[in-house]
Amino acid sequence: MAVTIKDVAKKANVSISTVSRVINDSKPVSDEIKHRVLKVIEETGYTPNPVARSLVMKKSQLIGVVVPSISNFFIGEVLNGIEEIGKMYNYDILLCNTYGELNQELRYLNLLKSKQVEGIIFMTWELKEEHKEFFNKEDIPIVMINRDTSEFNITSVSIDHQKAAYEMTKYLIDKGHKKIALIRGRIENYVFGIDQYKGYAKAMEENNLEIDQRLIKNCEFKLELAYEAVQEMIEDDILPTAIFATADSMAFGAINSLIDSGYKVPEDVSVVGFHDIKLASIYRPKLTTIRQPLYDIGAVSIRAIVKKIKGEEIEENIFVLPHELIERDSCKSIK
Amino acid sequence: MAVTIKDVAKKANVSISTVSRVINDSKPVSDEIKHRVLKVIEETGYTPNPVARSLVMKKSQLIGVVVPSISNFFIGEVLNGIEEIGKMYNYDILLCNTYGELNQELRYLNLLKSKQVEGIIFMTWELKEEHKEFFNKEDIPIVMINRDTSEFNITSVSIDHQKAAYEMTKYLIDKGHKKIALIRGRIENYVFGIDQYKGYAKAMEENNLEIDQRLIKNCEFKLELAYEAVQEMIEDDILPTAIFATADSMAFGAINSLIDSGYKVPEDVSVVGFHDIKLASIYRPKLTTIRQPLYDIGAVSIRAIVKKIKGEEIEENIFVLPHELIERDSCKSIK
DNA sequence: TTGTACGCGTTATCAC
DNA sequence: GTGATAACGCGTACAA
Repeated sequence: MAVTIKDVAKKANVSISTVSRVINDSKPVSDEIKHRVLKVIEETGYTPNPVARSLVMKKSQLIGVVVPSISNFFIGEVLNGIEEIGKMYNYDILLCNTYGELNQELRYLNLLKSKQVEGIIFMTWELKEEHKEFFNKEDIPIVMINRDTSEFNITSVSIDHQKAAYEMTKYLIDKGHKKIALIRGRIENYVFGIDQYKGYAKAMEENNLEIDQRLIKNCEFKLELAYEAVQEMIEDDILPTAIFATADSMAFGAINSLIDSGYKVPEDVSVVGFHDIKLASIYRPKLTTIRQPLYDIGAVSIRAIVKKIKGEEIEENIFVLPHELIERDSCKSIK
Repeated sequence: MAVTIKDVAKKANVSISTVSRVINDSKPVSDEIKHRVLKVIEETGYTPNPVARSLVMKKSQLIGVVVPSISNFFIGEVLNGIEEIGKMYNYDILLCNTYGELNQELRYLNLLKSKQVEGIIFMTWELKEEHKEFFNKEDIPIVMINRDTSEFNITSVSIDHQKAAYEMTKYLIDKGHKKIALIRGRIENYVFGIDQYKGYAKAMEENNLEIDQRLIKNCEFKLELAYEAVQEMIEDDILPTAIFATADSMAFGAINSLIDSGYKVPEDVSVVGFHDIKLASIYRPKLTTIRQPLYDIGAVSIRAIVKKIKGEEIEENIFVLPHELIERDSCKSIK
């Protein structure tokens, strides 16, 4: 049986209140007694029971994190940040994996609430009305990662997708490309597909380049769909000189599609991605892409949660972190 | 303020014990009252406070999972299994990320204990004396993943590395390869490097093939080291016809090394891996490798933990799961 | 079948 | 500066 505060009190010949005071140094205790208690704690190896503490403090020191997949590099890296910084603030992470299924998400959200978590960091592929309903109903601190929450009152953290897409498109244009395909994820449900398209379109228009709608493909972030999308371009004989995929996975789908059809990257077609997953620097050719500060996204998220828990006002509701264009070998100049 | 069991009792005109009985159906309750209580619970949206429950039951319904990295496909996939099956048994996962640092690992192990977790699933790159000490001292259920625990009394789950290595080597030999390099991870600290070597050696010897020690490299599972190891082979002019890396990441290091030096895979050199990470089927050429049932490893681990928690005897202490040789495009026959 | 009362390990509010 | 004691929300002997 674990040693409790009572045991310590008895052994040190003091009251439990005194023991409580020295472990929390909530109130002054005479040096002599303090040392005596400390010694007993040392001897017995006593550690306060966090469950009992939670009960009276009404605090669990738990933060719920719900993600659509754990075995995903993007999410894993974000989790690293959440976990590490969370521990710094003495918070533990309760992990929930939803596979992106709405039912699971809703179930976990409610589960976490009943587990008395003090805050929730939420990631999903699709933000829906049902989510918003939950967030509005509960007054528990929430932070969303990489979702567009500008239309409603939820804190979010992400990069500036429009700017990033603009920069990447501009980069391709500067390399002499005029026919540039855009392979993107979903555009509905508050994802950043629209922003990315805007950035792409802005760069194209600024340079008087025509946007060929046949080269704009929605592939739901799936490698296979990107593969097929490029196959279609090949069949339709409208293969561009450059392909901009808004996720590295889709970029690899595109590259594989090209390779499998006998094309060379970047000699025949340039391909660039978005995310800079690990694979991006392992694959040959190494992928030119946009790097997001994944670890920092996690870190900023949990910091925002902690601030909210403490009741501190946070300066901004939408955190925008810096990105970076990583130039590697999958894009060539055709000027 | 959240609604408590007391509120429900009052509103339903019964005692709290009765309410407790209906939510746990621990003892018979008359149908009429049961329905009345259920209705009140429904109306008020009452959910039992798990913290209070934990306190009295001395159970947290929490399982600690400590891993050396989250942003790792292997681990992520195992976590999926742990998480999903855990939830099935009504257990939550407390996630700890150690970066493989001993201090962090020990700290988290103790932290988890004080958090009253009911069991711990432990993954580490290196199993050390300090770990074993902890495990021996505490009587909390422990399961280790992919570590060789045959020498001491800790439950573990993994595949049969020796057999898998044997099969893969045999596969290469059957393809006509005679000079086969082995790029492996660490061999000390109860990792499976030794078993893999044994499997490799057995296959070589059975076929009267000489083992060239210059072709056995320890690369600590690191892509970069494997890259260099192959560079060395090239410089020393001892390039074999096949390379067996005991981790896909190292296989990719080897392949990149080859490609960057002008060799073709598998035309000039065949390369096979171990793990079947996602990348293995994305990379070109697609990698021939050994697939481990990652999800199942997680699932079996947590099932073992749950059994231990319940005090049920588990049949075996070392769980060995089946593996599979996945034949793809990175190996060619040279017969 | 139902209700009363106690205890789980802590913190916080009082007195002293 | 220190010590009783009442909460916190729940499960469960025990009594009725």
